[in-house]
Amino acid sequence: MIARSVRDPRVVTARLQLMKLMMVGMVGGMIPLKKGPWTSAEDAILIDYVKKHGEGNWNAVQKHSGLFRCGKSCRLRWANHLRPDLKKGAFTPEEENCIVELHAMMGNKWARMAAELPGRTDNEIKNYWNTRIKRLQRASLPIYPPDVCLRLYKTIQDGQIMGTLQTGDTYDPELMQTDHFKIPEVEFKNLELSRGVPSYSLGLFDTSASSMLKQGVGSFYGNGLVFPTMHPAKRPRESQTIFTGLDGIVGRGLPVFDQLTDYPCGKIIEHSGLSSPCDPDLSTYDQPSWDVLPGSHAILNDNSSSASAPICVAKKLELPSLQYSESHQDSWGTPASPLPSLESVDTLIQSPPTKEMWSDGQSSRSSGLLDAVLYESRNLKNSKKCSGHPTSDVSVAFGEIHGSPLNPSETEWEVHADLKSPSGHSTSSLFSECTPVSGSSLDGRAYNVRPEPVDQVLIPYAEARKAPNQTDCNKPDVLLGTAWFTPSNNCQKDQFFQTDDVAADLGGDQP
DNA sequence: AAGGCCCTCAACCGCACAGCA
DNA sequence: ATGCTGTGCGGTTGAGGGCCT
Repeated sequence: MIARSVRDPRVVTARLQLMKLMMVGMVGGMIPLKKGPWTSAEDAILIDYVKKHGEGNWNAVQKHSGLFRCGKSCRLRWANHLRPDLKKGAFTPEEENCIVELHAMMGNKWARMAAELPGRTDNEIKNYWNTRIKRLQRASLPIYPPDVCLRLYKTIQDGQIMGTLQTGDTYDPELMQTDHFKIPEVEFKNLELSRGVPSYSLGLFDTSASSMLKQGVGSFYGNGLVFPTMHPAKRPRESQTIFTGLDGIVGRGLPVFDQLTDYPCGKIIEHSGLSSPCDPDLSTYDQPSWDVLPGSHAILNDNSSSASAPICVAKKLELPSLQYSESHQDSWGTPASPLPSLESVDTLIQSPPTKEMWSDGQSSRSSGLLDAVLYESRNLKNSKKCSGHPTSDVSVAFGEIHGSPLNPSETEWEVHADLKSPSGHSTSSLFSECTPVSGSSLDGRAYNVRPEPVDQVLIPYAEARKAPNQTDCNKPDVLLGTAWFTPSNNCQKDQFFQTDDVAADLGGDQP
C-alpha cells in the first residue's frame, strides 16, 4: 500500500514540484505556505500522508509530506473533500429537512449538525444554510416553517429539551441574571431527560438553549428579532456570557409564534385591541410604515451582513427561486390541503421585517428556533412567577397565533379570552387558540389529545429519520414534530399538542 | 458576444478550547 | 498557574460558473 502510493506518479510529480517551490522559497530563507485551491497533486500527497500516518497532527503534514500547506488547511481539505466517507452531491430533501430542523434546535452549530448528517460536512451545511437564508430573505420569508415552531415548542413542553438545561450546561445563573434578566432555575428539575429526546439533542440542546440565553435574547425579543444573536464579528464563543440590554423587552412577544400569522395565504385577523405583538407600546418606537401584512412580525430572514445597517427589505413579496403557487398557499390556509413540501413551506411564509429587526445588529442566523422557544417558555414561567399574574406582553405575543393558518380552521379551534390580561388573552387561552383540543389537525385528520408515553425510545437522529413505516418523514409536520424524534410512536399522535400541558407550562392558568 | 450580476462552494481567518509541559 | 501547541468551530471571502440584459 505505502510502496504503491509512493510510486503514484501524481505524488511523485507533486513532490518534485514542491521541491522546486522549496528551492525557490528557500532563497529568502522562508518557505511560503501555499494558499488557494488545492491541486490534485496536493490532494494525492495529503491522502498518501493520511494513509500512512492517519488523521491528526496536521501540522506535521508539512514536515513529513513536503506539502506546503498549513495544518489547518490540510485538515480542512481532508475533512471536507478527501475523507473517504464523504457523501458527494446535493442534499436530498430529507437532508434538507434535517438541516432546517437541526438549525431550529441548534442554531449555527454546523459541526454538530454535520455530526447528525453522515457524510456531510459542516462547511457544506453552512453553505447550504446561508444560501437558503439568502433566498428566503430575498423573498421576505421567515426561516423556519411554522411546523418547526410549534413542534419545537411542543417538544419543550414535553420536557424533552428543557431537561437538558440542567445537565452539563455552562451557563452561569449569576450572569444570567444580570441586566434585569432573571431566569428561573427551578423549572427544569421535573423534566425527564429520557422522554424521547433524540440522541443528538441530549448533547446539543443544552448548548443551544443556553447559548440562546447567553446571546442576547433580550434584543431578540425586544426588537422584534426572532433569534437571539449578536453581531457576527462580536459574537462570543459559547462559553462567554453576554447579554445585550434587556430593559423592558423581556416578554414582549414570541416572534416564533408571531411567524404563524404571517402567511400570505393565511387568514390574518385583526389583533383586536392589540398593537404590535412585539411591542405593546408602539410609541416606544418610531414605527416605519412597512407595507406588510397587518400584524406581521414573522421570523426574520436576517442577514448578518445587514446587521449593522437597517435594510428596507422588499415591500412586495418577491418570489424566490422556488416559487409557490396558489395551491400551495391553499395548503396552508386550508386544512384539507396536503401539506406542502418543506421547500414550499419555506417560501410560503412571509416575514416582513420591522425596523427594529436590525436595529441592534443581531442575526437570526446565529441561533436556532429552539433558542427562541426555550427562552419564551422560560420567560413565560418567569413572568408568571414574578408578577403573580400573566403579563400582557406574553398574552399579546401568543395572541398572534390567533389568526395563524396553522390554525386554518379557526372556528374549530378553541378561542376564548379571559380577563386576566389587558388584551383579553391569557397565556392559556392563547395557547388553546393554537392548540387543538379536538377537531381537525393540520392535515385534516381527526385527532384527539392524548397524553404521550414517557417511555419513548431514544434513537440516533439519523436513524430516527430513516425509520420506515412509522413516520412519514417527507411530511414536514411530521418531520418537525416530536414524532420525528420518536419514530416508535405514532406520529399522528405525537404531533398533537397537549393543551393542558401547554397551558400549564405557560403559566398555570388552567384551574 | 460581452459585460454585469448573482449564486455556489472551497478555502481562509480569527477565535476558543483542550491537552500538555 | 502559565504558556504553548494542536485542533475545532463559525464567519467571511473570493474564485468560478451560470444567467440575464
